[in-house]
Amino acid sequence: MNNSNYTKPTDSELEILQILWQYNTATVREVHEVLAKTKAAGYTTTLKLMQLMHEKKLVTRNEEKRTHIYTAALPQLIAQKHLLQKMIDTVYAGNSTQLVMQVLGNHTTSAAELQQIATLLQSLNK
Amino acid sequence: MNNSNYTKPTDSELEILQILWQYNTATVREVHEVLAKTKAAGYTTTLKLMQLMHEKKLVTRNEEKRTHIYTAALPQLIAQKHLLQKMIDTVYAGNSTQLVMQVLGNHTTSAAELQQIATLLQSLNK
DNA sequence: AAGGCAGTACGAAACTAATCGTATAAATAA
DNA sequence: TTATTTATACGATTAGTTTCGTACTGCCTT
Repeated sequence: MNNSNYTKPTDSELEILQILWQYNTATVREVHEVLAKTKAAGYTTTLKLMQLMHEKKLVTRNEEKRTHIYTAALPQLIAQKHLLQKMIDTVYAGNSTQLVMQVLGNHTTSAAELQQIATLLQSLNK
Repeated sequence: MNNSNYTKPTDSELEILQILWQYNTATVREVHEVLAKTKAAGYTTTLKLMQLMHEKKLVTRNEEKRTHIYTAALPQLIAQKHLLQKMIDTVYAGNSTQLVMQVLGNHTTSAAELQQIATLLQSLNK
């Protein structure tokens, strides 16, 4: 796509990134608490994952204090673009319109959001 | 989501499924030829992958003739639904509208397709 | 019929991902 | 100050994925 060095996150890594994107910064403990709400996993498992993500440069961390503070190094937008493209290529055979139709059909969308999309559509059609 | 037993295909498996969805049925040789156009891989590697997919019931095969004929057992629509949902959950934090806007913004869409989407939008807004 | 080609089956190796136990050290509480 | 709690680091294990070599068998060609 371009020259950005993108390493595809695993599913577990995405779960962690998701939390970091939401919280902006978080400690291992904080990430783990959030994860623990939906899945069973030991604390050291989360720790190890985040350490590996640090090696892979998927996250950065501030090590000044004893408790490290983590931040996502991979911007959410970049991850979205890559994963979306891959999805369109491999499960929609390149047909992005079909994807759009399916999302709109399967999810309830508020009137305001529909309006937002309609406006975008309008501008594209010029 | 429901009672359908869905086993998430790996990336390699998706590449193969993609071909089977397109061709409807194909032999290992045929799948391999297509794959070989974009990536280097030995014939027995493709064979083994398809054998494993058969064990996992991701594909079915007709064994009457010596050369087996494969068919995708996982319907494209089911794969799309699962993967799309996962994507919305983990990289769009549940915000499917954002995904739609991004797809429309990043891909060129024909006037006819835009019209199709606009019509769907109209019907949803009632 | 013999030789070679094309197919499947299978085992093993090389990698990668995920999980967790244990060691160790810093911070805090008693 | 001693004991407890809370961190990180790291090694080992397990499970899953991908890759490919080799063996075997059926089928064509000469």
